[in-house]
Order: sequence, then structure tokens, then C-alpha cells
Amino acid sequence: MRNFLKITKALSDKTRVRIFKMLQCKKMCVCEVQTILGMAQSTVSKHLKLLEDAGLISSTKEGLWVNYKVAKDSHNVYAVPAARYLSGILDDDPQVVADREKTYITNRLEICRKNDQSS
Amino acid sequence: MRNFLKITKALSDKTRVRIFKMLQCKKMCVCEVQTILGMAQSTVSKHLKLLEDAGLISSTKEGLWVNYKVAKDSHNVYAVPAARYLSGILDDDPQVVADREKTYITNRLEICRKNDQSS
DNA sequence: AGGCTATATCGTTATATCGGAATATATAAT
DNA sequence: ATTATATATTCCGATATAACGATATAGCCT
Repeated sequence: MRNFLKITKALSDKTRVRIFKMLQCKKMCVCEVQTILGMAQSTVSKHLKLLEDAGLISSTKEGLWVNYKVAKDSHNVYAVPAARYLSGILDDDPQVVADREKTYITNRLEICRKNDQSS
Repeated sequence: MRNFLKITKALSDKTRVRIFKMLQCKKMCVCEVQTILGMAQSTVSKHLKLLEDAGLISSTKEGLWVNYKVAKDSHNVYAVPAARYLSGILDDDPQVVADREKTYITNRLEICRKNDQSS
């Protein structure tokens, strides 16, 4: 029950659903997700952590970046079926579509350059 | 998205998941659910309303009683697949098992007699 | 070491949610 | 009509959650 509720709670927030649907397209670092959402970095980081705690996504370090992606083998047995359910729906949701368009053209190197206001 | 979030929010509360798993066994009136949960009537009524608004359950009047059951044809397209997902899991959860044992032996007529303290 | 950058954590505030008591509504019975 | 009963609604307190800014941490690069 506890693990099941972790999944439903994780997916009961619009922002986190948006993030998950983005990650179904490709793995992303925090700053990429942040740019697309237009939210504070701390907010995005917390959402990602919550999704990861639920077992829906996983992260790997790559230098300074932390890559997040949809979890393949989750510690939470409810995560995989939930992800499968998610993968078949919301693909035509306006918000999801808009997010994904940005997702495809997002380049983390550009984002990092942009964050560096000097160049 | 909105309808999807209605489902996940409805199922992100332990009490509501318990109710839904009970209703998968048989249709029940509010007082039956209330007795099994041991919660205030208003609380149970509110949870049932939220589940119904999400399209997961439906209600029909039967005299003074209102019978709630798992929705067959929901106004929410996400409800049916969610219910199908729910029907395959949590059946061995201790809380769900305990609730269902009570569910099977619950008799609304007895409950009503009990509520009438005079007899 | 020291600076720089991406991410994580902490503190705070505003809002949402859950639970119960009290009250309102609807229907049945007398 | 009045009473009784099952359910719905409203109000309130306590807790949880989401957002942000500020700060801390971790890993790169001289």
C-alpha cells in the first residue's frame, strides 16, 4: 500500500506528470527540465527527487550533471506498470505536446551558456 | 491532463484506496463503509464524493441509502484503465485484506439497528 | 587551493487536504 | 405533519504540499 501510494502521490501533481512525460522522450538533466518548466531550480530538483523516491525515474551522474530517465528496474513494484500505463496516455495533451517540442530541441550546453550571462 | 490528475489525486489517499478496494468486492452504502473504516460519517461521505467526481465509482439511490459501486461506464476515460490496474494489485495488502473480511460480513441492516441505540 | 557550475537541501510562506463536529437535506415511517 | 434515519454539506483546526530564495554540496578546471 505504501509503495502504491508513493506512485499515485508522485503522479498526482501536474508538474511531475509533465516531467515524467518529458523523460519518456529522452533523459534530461535538471537544468533542461528547469528551462522547459520555467520554474525555480530548487523546485524542479525536489520534484525529481520525489519521482525518484517513488521509483518512477532514476538518476546517474555525468560530471556536474545529473541525468534523469524513466526507471527500467525499479525498487517499487508498482512503478513499471504505472509507467506502462503512462506511456499510452496523455501524448496528445496540449501541455505535454508543448513540453515535448521543447524537450526535443533542448540542448544542455546551450542552457549552460545561457546561464553564464557573460557570453 | 485534468481528468488524469483527478484519478491520481483520488487514489493518492490511503482511505480512498481502501474504499475502492472494498467496493471491488461489493456495492456498499455510506454507513457500511463508515463502519469498516471507523471514521466520521462526513469524512466517509466526502471521500466517496471525491471518488465519484473522479469517475472511479458511481452511486444510485435506494430509499434512504445511497449505494456506491465501481463505475462501469465512467465519464472519465482514465477511470476504467485505472480501475483495471487497481483490480490486479493490493489484494494481499494487510489493510485491504482486513477491510474485505469486514466487507463480506457487513450487513447494512445490522448497522442501522446498531446506530439506533434504543434497541 | 580557489573559483566556477550544476544540483541538493533548508527555511519560509501560501495554499491544499484530511479529519471531525455541527448542521442541512432527503426520504421513509408513523 | 412530525419524527427518525441515511447522507450531504459547511466550518474549523491540524497537517501536508508546492513554490521560491538562500545556502550548502559536489565535481570540474585552472
